[in-house]
Amino acid sequence: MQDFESSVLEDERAGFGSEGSIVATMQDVARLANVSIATVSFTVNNSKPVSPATRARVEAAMQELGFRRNAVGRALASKRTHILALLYPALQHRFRGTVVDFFTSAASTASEHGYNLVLWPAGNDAELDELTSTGLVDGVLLMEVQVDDPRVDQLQKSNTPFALIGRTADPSALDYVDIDFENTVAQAVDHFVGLGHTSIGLLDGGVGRGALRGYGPVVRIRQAYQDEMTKRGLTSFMATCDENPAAGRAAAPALLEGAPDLTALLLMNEHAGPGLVTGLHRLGISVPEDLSILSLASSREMAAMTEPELTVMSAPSVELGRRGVELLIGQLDGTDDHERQSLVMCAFEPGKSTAAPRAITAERGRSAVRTNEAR
Amino acid sequence: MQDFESSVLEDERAGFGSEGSIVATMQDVARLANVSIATVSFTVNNSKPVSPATRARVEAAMQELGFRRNAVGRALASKRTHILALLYPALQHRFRGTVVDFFTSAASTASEHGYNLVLWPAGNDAELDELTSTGLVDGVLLMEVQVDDPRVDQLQKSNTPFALIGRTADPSALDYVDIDFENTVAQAVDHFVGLGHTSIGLLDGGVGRGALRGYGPVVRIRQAYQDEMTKRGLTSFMATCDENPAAGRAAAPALLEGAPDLTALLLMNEHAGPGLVTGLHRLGISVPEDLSILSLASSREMAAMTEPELTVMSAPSVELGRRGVELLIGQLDGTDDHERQSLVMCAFEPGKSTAAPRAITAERGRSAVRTNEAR
DNA sequence: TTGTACGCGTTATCAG
DNA sequence: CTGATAACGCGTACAA
Repeated sequence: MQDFESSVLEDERAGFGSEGSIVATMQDVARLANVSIATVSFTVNNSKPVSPATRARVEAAMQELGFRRNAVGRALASKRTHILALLYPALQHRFRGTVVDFFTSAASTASEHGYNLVLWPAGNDAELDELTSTGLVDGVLLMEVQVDDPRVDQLQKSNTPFALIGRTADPSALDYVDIDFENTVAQAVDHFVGLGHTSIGLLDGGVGRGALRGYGPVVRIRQAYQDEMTKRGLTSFMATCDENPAAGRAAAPALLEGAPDLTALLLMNEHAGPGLVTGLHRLGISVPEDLSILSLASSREMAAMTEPELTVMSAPSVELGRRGVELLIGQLDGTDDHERQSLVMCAFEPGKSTAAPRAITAERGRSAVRTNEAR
Repeated sequence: MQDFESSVLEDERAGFGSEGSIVATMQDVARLANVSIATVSFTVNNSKPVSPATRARVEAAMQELGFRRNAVGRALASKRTHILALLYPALQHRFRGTVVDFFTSAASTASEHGYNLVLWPAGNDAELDELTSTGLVDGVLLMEVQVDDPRVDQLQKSNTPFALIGRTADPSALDYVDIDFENTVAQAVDHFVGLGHTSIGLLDGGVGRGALRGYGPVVRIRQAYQDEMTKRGLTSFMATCDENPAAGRAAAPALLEGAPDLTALLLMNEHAGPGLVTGLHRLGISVPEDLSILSLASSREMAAMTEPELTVMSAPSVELGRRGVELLIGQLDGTDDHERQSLVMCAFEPGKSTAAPRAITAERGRSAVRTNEAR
């Protein structure tokens, strides 16, 4: 009976070659190599020493049959599917462009480690519940984490391994990777101060409503900004506008009215950027001569959309995706030798939107001031 | 022995409730409901009639134990994993923003139909080979399809169900959804002609190099554009520039030199848009007064990045993701009642970048010309 | 209508 | 070093 099935299988394979979806099993390999099915398993997984001779026979058989071990059988027996879930929320807007990088980076990294990544539309509790109870995934990657994220509790309860991209309010016991907002802001302010600025504001996209309430990045940027200002004895000025160019345009007058002497602005709202620059221009404010702008946690691609091109601290999306997955896999495979928590800096990418303030420029004369080539 | 294990299981559940990852099996449900494991399966899957009485008992037991059928066991027995692979290529640039919509739309649709979507970084043949031979996925969704795509042959050979987002040169035998470039261009040209334009050009991002060689959308847009021009007896003018704002800026002079009398431009290169407008402005050409621009297969979000906001035919990313997945699932589940091939229009979204050409405006006087509110 | 029993393709334990 | 063999959780003929 077994023999009959086997021969049928091999006939089909030899016959047409069109039945590629019918693949060889360990059973087939074992038979062809004249070994037990267990031995095949040992050589495939290197789970037990195998003599060079039999290993050679087995490998030859695998080669001939084009053997690939079946993922489902393996999962059932080993209780590990090698599938990771990427739990994503609504993402109405934030960092739309860089999200693709994040997705694909996470998927590639998973792939490099022999894992697969499934996109999990995180809706209600029920869906999260299914995620943790059907045994399809080994672990979960949580993105767009809120300061107080209910999903974290739920995952902890369900005893599912998970890692965060972002942080909750108290992430001390959790595995996460996040942007190092504190040092990013520090470097950004350094840049401005180095150019001679003392009046530095912050324009952000708000901490969010509804599903995005308590959006971590903005919360942390605000805090870091204020701390930095305080530390340096500078006055802080914060404003908020919606995440679109029109809102940015509208924000320009409000900004100048609220802080007339502003010479530098940290922008934590990439989508408002183009509109903001236009709006300022209309008011006779030119960038960077009258106002320097540094876009935070955005991308060079996005920064290039404005004229002049914005100087930017670009979000490390690829790195976050990579590290997040590796963190999770480390947890699953017991490779506990790496950091459970890590922060990644945004990279400073010079554009043409920052320069010394007019006062300084005038005072020292043009030649003394070296900036990012204000035109 | 079985009884012992079972009681241990139940003790743990009752004891702490912290072991959420240990879930009940059909075995457990069957025991609690005093039925056979098969009966549980029948009621869960509605695969065989079950008397109301026993159904009630089974459902009560499931409720009590919080039963969810194990995805892996099911997959092994049924030979269907209910996992779909989304095969994506390099995507260096094209439509970065809308890709997220596509990804998430595909994932959500899959989820609605009881399927899961795994991101498959399509590298070399070997990776594609693994995809088709490990039995992890039931079907494949191919995106960024090239006119002559080797992956299609490979998938056909391996006998794997698949659907395309996009089309090959001869897609007659394939299942696909794609943008209706022909009608999109027709509508775009209609819009221009309706405003009085007769000199209409096309600026695209090129058909690609390397992995993106023979990029379908541009190929089809070019063809459709030329056909449309011919049909209307208009002269065509085509140009190409790289996909970034700087290239768009640089393209402005070349454009005017190559076609000095141009009054309208179809833009199939969203990333060049902002730079193009700026570049034109520098040359004293204002949009839309001197040159109307209509951005094709882009997004409103992207269009809003320029000043003035571009009028756009927005890519139906969400719809493509949805239909692609449904097409594939239809194939898998044998619901052959829907179209195997379908085209989706881009939606016309008025911005402020198109108006009647100056000649017409002057001739008829301002009041006679109704456009999208040229400022 | 319900139960029995086998098979899906692997892993892992335990002998030899 | 290698081979039997028992799980793993579910679907499904076949039998009752």
